[in-house]
Amino acid sequence: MKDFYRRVYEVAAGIPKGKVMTYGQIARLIGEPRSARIVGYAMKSIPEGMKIPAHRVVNRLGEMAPDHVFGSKELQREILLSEGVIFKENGWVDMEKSQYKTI
DNA sequence: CGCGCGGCCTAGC
DNA sequence: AGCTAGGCCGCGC
Repeated sequence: MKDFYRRVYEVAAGIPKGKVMTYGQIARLIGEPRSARIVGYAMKSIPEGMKIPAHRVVNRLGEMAPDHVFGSKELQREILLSEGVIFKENGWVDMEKSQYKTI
């Protein structure tokens, strides 16, 4: 597996329950600020057996992933809600309140 | 080898 | 909020 992926998974694995991170944020954290899209690809390609909370990674606006990823946006939203993530009226994550910020 | 396609992002209306 | 335009880069064909 590519080192890039490994580092993405390390960061993603550290997102606590009730919080979310963005693709771009993770990309910047591992020193690849221009590779936000690849972070999304890495999330989609998590190997069997690796316990990575991919549902806790959203885009910068707090939108759910496309339907085909988790079955439906509603499903992902249910999971995050059950973990305590705060949502806005439009159905997106309230990034002000629920984004996991690391120094 | 080239080319299209993404769980994206920023800037700029 | 919504839209475009441009850039990004790994992957599969």
